[in-house]
Amino acid sequence: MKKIEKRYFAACDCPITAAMDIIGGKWKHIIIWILMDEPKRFGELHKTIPGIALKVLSRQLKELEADGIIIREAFPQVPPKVVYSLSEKGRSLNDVMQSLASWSRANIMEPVIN
Amino acid sequence: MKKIEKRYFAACDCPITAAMDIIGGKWKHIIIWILMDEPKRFGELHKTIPGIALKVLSRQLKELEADGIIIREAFPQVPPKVVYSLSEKGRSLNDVMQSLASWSRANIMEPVIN
DNA sequence: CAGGATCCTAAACGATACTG
DNA sequence: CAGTATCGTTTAGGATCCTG
Repeated sequence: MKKIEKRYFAACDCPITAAMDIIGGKWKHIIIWILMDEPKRFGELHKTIPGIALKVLSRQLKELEADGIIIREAFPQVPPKVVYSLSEKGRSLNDVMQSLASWSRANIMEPVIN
Repeated sequence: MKKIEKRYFAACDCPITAAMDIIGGKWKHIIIWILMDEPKRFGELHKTIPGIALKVLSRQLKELEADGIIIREAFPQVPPKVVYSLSEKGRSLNDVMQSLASWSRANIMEPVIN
Protein backbone atom coordinates (compact mmCIF):
# COMPACT_ATOMS: atom_id res chain seq x y z
CA MET A 1 0.00 0.00 0.00
CA LYS A 2 1.04 3.54 0.72
CA LYS A 3 4.32 2.58 2.34
CA ILE A 4 5.57 0.76 -0.66
CA GLU A 5 5.42 3.72 -2.94
CA LYS A 6 6.98 5.94 -0.34
CA ARG A 7 10.05 3.87 0.42
CA TYR A 8 12.64 5.28 -1.89
CA PHE A 9 15.93 4.45 -0.30
CA ALA A 10 16.22 0.81 0.21
CA ALA A 11 18.85 1.08 -2.47
CA CYS A 12 21.22 2.95 -0.20
CA ASP A 13 22.33 1.08 2.87
CA CYS A 14 20.58 3.51 5.17
CA PRO A 15 18.40 1.45 7.48
CA ILE A 16 16.85 4.48 9.10
CA THR A 17 14.47 5.41 6.36
CA ALA A 18 11.96 2.77 7.37
CA ALA A 19 11.52 4.22 10.82
CA MET A 20 11.53 7.77 9.57
CA ASP A 21 8.88 6.84 7.12
CA ILE A 22 6.62 5.89 9.99
CA ILE A 23 7.34 8.52 12.60
CA GLY A 24 8.20 11.27 10.14
CA GLY A 25 6.00 14.11 9.13
CA LYS A 26 4.71 16.91 11.23
CA TRP A 27 2.44 15.01 13.61
CA LYS A 28 3.06 11.26 13.70
CA HIS A 29 5.73 11.35 16.37
CA ILE A 30 3.56 13.59 18.53
CA ILE A 31 0.63 11.22 18.28
CA ILE A 32 2.82 8.28 19.18
CA TRP A 33 4.37 10.18 22.02
CA ILE A 34 0.99 10.98 23.48
CA LEU A 35 -0.35 7.47 23.09
CA MET A 36 2.79 6.15 24.73
CA ASP A 37 1.32 7.60 27.89
CA GLU A 38 -2.16 6.13 27.62
CA PRO A 39 -4.94 5.36 25.12
CA LYS A 40 -6.99 8.30 24.03
CA ARG A 41 -10.21 9.09 22.22
CA PHE A 42 -10.24 10.99 18.98
CA GLY A 43 -11.48 14.17 20.58
CA GLU A 44 -8.93 13.94 23.36
CA LEU A 45 -6.14 13.67 20.86
CA HIS A 46 -7.51 16.64 19.03
CA LYS A 47 -7.53 18.70 22.19
CA THR A 48 -4.13 17.47 23.31
CA ILE A 49 -2.47 18.43 20.07
CA PRO A 50 -3.09 22.10 19.60
CA GLY A 51 -3.28 23.25 16.02
CA ILE A 52 -3.87 20.01 14.20
CA ALA A 53 -6.76 19.98 11.75
CA LEU A 54 -9.43 17.34 12.18
CA LYS A 55 -8.86 15.93 8.76
CA VAL A 56 -5.13 15.77 9.25
CA LEU A 57 -5.42 14.04 12.60
CA SER A 58 -7.84 11.62 11.06
CA ARG A 59 -5.54 10.77 8.21
CA GLN A 60 -2.46 10.42 10.35
CA LEU A 61 -4.31 8.01 12.60
CA LYS A 62 -5.38 5.98 9.64
CA GLU A 63 -1.84 5.79 8.33
CA LEU A 64 -0.46 4.80 11.70
CA GLU A 65 -3.13 2.14 11.94
CA ALA A 66 -2.27 0.87 8.47
CA ASP A 67 1.36 0.69 9.53
CA GLY A 68 0.37 -1.42 12.49
CA ILE A 69 1.53 1.14 15.02
CA ILE A 70 -1.77 1.98 16.62
CA ILE A 71 -5.04 0.19 17.25
CA ARG A 72 -8.42 1.75 16.62
CA GLU A 73 -11.26 0.51 18.74
CA ALA A 74 -14.76 1.76 17.96
CA PHE A 75 -17.60 1.36 20.41
CA PRO A 76 -20.95 1.07 18.65
CA GLN A 77 -22.96 3.52 20.67
CA VAL A 78 -24.52 6.92 20.31
CA PRO A 79 -22.74 9.21 20.44
CA PRO A 80 -19.87 7.20 19.03
CA LYS A 81 -16.70 6.54 20.96
CA VAL A 82 -13.40 5.62 19.39
CA VAL A 83 -10.28 4.85 21.34
CA TYR A 84 -6.78 4.80 19.92
CA SER A 85 -3.94 2.95 21.56
CA LEU A 86 -0.48 1.71 20.69
CA SER A 87 -0.04 -1.78 19.35
CA GLU A 88 2.80 -4.01 20.44
CA LYS A 89 4.79 -2.73 17.48
CA GLY A 90 3.91 0.81 18.40
CA ARG A 91 5.09 0.29 21.94
CA SER A 92 8.34 -1.09 20.61
CA LEU A 93 9.06 2.41 19.41
CA ASN A 94 9.56 3.48 22.99
CA ASP A 95 13.35 3.29 22.87
CA VAL A 96 13.42 5.35 19.73
CA MET A 97 11.13 7.94 21.22
CA GLN A 98 13.10 8.17 24.45
CA SER A 99 16.27 8.54 22.49
CA LEU A 100 14.82 11.34 20.41
CA ALA A 101 13.38 13.03 23.47
CA SER A 102 16.60 12.96 25.38
CA TRP A 103 18.59 14.35 22.48
CA SER A 104 16.03 17.08 22.00
CA ARG A 105 16.12 18.07 25.62
CA ALA A 106 19.88 18.17 25.61
CA ASN A 107 20.25 20.15 22.44
CA ILE A 108 17.39 22.51 22.13
CA MET A 109 17.23 25.92 23.61
CA GLU A 110 14.07 27.48 24.92
CA PRO A 111 10.90 26.27 23.28
CA VAL A 112 8.63 28.93 21.90
CA ILE A 113 5.75 29.11 24.33
CA ASN A 114 2.84 31.26 23.34
CA MET B 1 16.09 31.82 11.75
CA LYS B 2 14.47 28.99 9.92
CA LYS B 3 14.11 26.78 12.95
CA ILE B 4 12.05 29.26 14.85
CA GLU B 5 9.30 29.46 12.28
CA LYS B 6 9.23 25.74 11.89
CA ARG B 7 8.90 24.76 15.53
CA TYR B 8 5.18 24.53 16.03
CA PHE B 9 4.73 22.28 19.00
CA ALA B 10 6.58 23.64 21.91
CA ALA B 11 3.13 24.24 23.30
CA CYS B 12 2.49 20.55 23.75
CA ASP B 13 4.84 18.76 26.09
CA CYS B 14 6.27 16.67 23.31
CA PRO B 15 10.05 17.04 23.48
CA ILE B 16 10.62 15.08 20.33
CA THR B 17 9.69 17.71 17.85
CA ALA B 18 13.01 19.46 18.14
CA ALA B 19 14.94 16.42 17.00
CA MET B 20 12.43 15.56 14.32
CA ASP B 21 12.71 19.07 13.04
CA ILE B 22 16.38 18.47 12.40
CA ILE B 23 16.51 14.91 11.14
CA GLY B 24 13.06 14.97 9.56
CA GLY B 25 12.31 15.31 5.92
CA LYS B 26 13.16 12.99 3.15
CA TRP B 27 16.94 13.23 3.14
CA LYS B 28 18.41 14.75 6.29
CA HIS B 29 18.67 11.50 8.20
CA ILE B 30 20.31 9.80 5.26
CA ILE B 31 22.92 12.53 4.96
CA ILE B 32 23.66 12.33 8.67
CA TRP B 33 23.81 8.57 8.52
CA ILE B 34 26.36 8.67 5.73
CA LEU B 35 28.49 11.34 7.35
CA MET B 36 28.43 9.34 10.57
CA ASP B 37 30.73 6.99 8.72
CA GLU B 38 33.21 9.53 7.43
CA PRO B 39 33.46 13.02 5.93
CA LYS B 40 32.51 13.29 2.31
CA ARG B 41 32.75 15.71 -0.56
CA PHE B 42 29.68 17.16 -2.20
CA GLY B 43 29.98 14.98 -5.24
CA GLU B 44 30.53 11.87 -3.15
CA LEU B 45 27.35 12.55 -1.23
CA HIS B 46 25.53 13.04 -4.47
CA LYS B 47 26.72 9.73 -5.76
CA THR B 48 26.13 7.93 -2.49
CA ILE B 49 22.51 9.05 -2.27
CA PRO B 50 20.83 7.85 -5.41
CA GLY B 51 17.99 9.99 -6.59
CA ILE B 52 18.62 13.20 -4.77
CA ALA B 53 18.60 16.32 -6.90
CA LEU B 54 21.62 18.60 -6.77
CA LYS B 55 19.58 21.52 -5.63
CA VAL B 56 17.93 19.53 -2.90
CA LEU B 57 21.19 18.09 -1.59
CA SER B 58 22.65 21.55 -1.59
CA ARG B 59 19.82 23.01 0.42
CA GLN B 60 19.68 20.17 2.92
CA LEU B 61 23.37 20.58 3.57
CA LYS B 62 22.92 24.28 4.13
CA GLU B 63 20.12 23.68 6.59
CA LEU B 64 22.08 21.06 8.47
CA GLU B 65 25.00 23.44 8.62
CA ALA B 66 22.75 26.21 9.90
CA ASP B 67 21.48 23.85 12.57
CA GLY B 68 25.04 23.18 13.63
CA ILE B 69 24.91 19.53 12.72
CA ILE B 70 27.48 19.47 9.96
CA ILE B 71 30.59 21.42 9.09
CA ARG B 72 31.35 22.67 5.61
CA GLU B 73 34.99 23.05 4.73
CA ALA B 74 35.86 24.62 1.40
CA PHE B 75 39.34 24.33 -0.06
CA PRO B 76 40.17 27.31 -2.27
CA GLN B 77 41.56 25.53 -5.26
CA VAL B 78 40.68 24.79 -8.85
CA PRO B 79 38.69 22.72 -9.28
CA PRO B 80 37.04 23.45 -5.95
CA LYS B 81 36.83 20.91 -3.18
CA VAL B 82 34.28 21.00 -0.39
CA VAL B 83 34.18 18.52 2.43
CA TYR B 84 31.23 17.97 4.74
CA SER B 85 31.59 16.38 8.14
CA LEU B 86 29.60 16.03 11.32
CA SER B 87 30.12 18.55 14.09
CA GLU B 88 30.25 17.55 17.73
CA LYS B 89 26.53 18.14 17.93
CA GLY B 90 26.01 16.11 14.81
CA ARG B 91 27.97 13.22 16.23
CA SER B 92 25.88 13.40 19.37
CA LEU B 93 23.00 12.18 17.22
CA ASN B 94 24.66 8.80 17.03
CA ASP B 95 22.51 7.23 19.73
CA VAL B 96 19.38 8.45 18.06
CA MET B 97 20.48 7.15 14.70
CA GLN B 98 21.45 3.76 16.09
CA SER B 99 18.15 3.51 17.84
CA LEU B 100 16.26 4.33 14.67
CA ALA B 101 18.36 1.92 12.68
CA SER B 102 17.87 -0.95 15.04
CA TRP B 103 14.12 -0.45 15.19
CA SER B 104 13.98 -0.26 11.43
CA ARG B 105 15.95 -3.45 10.99
CA ALA B 106 13.74 -5.26 13.47
CA ASN B 107 10.46 -4.08 12.07
CA ILE B 108 10.76 -3.73 8.40
CA MET B 109 10.23 -6.45 5.91
CA GLU B 110 12.18 -6.78 2.73
CA PRO B 111 13.52 -3.55 1.37
CA VAL B 112 12.73 -2.81 -2.23
CA ILE B 113 15.92 -3.48 -4.08
CA ASN B 114 15.98 -2.58 -7.72
C1' DC C 1 -18.70 12.43 18.89
C1' DA C 2 -16.00 10.94 15.16
C1' DG C 3 -14.90 11.81 10.94
C1' DG C 4 -15.68 12.21 5.59
C1' DA C 5 -15.88 15.55 1.50
C1' DT C 6 -14.17 19.41 -0.75
C1' DC C 7 -11.21 22.85 -1.95
C1' DC C 8 -6.97 25.39 -1.18
C1' DT C 9 -2.05 26.89 0.11
C1' DA C 10 2.59 26.38 1.07
C1' DA C 11 6.41 24.02 0.82
C1' DA C 12 9.10 20.12 -0.32
C1' DC C 13 10.89 17.82 -4.02
C1' DG C 14 12.80 17.37 -8.76
C1' DA C 15 15.04 17.89 -13.79
C1' DT C 16 17.76 20.53 -16.54
C1' DA C 17 20.79 24.12 -17.86
C1' DC C 18 24.30 27.06 -16.60
C1' DT C 19 28.54 29.36 -13.91
C1' DG C 20 32.94 30.59 -11.01
C1' DC D 1 33.97 20.37 -8.90
C1' DA D 2 30.48 22.48 -6.48
C1' DG D 3 27.20 24.41 -6.76
C1' DT D 4 23.08 28.29 -8.39
C1' DA D 5 19.03 29.58 -11.35
C1' DT D 6 14.83 28.53 -13.24
C1' DC D 7 10.88 26.26 -13.77
C1' DG D 8 7.67 22.61 -12.94
C1' DT D 9 5.50 18.76 -10.10
C1' DT D 10 3.94 16.60 -5.97
C1' DT D 11 2.20 16.26 -1.55
C1' DA D 12 1.73 17.39 3.15
C1' DG D 13 -0.91 20.15 5.59
C1' DG D 14 -5.03 23.10 6.48
C1' DA D 15 -10.01 25.56 6.74
C1' DT D 16 -14.62 24.80 6.42
C1' DC D 17 -18.78 22.45 5.93
C1' DC D 18 -21.39 18.33 6.30
C1' DT D 19 -23.15 13.56 8.17
C1' DG D 20 -24.21 8.90 10.67
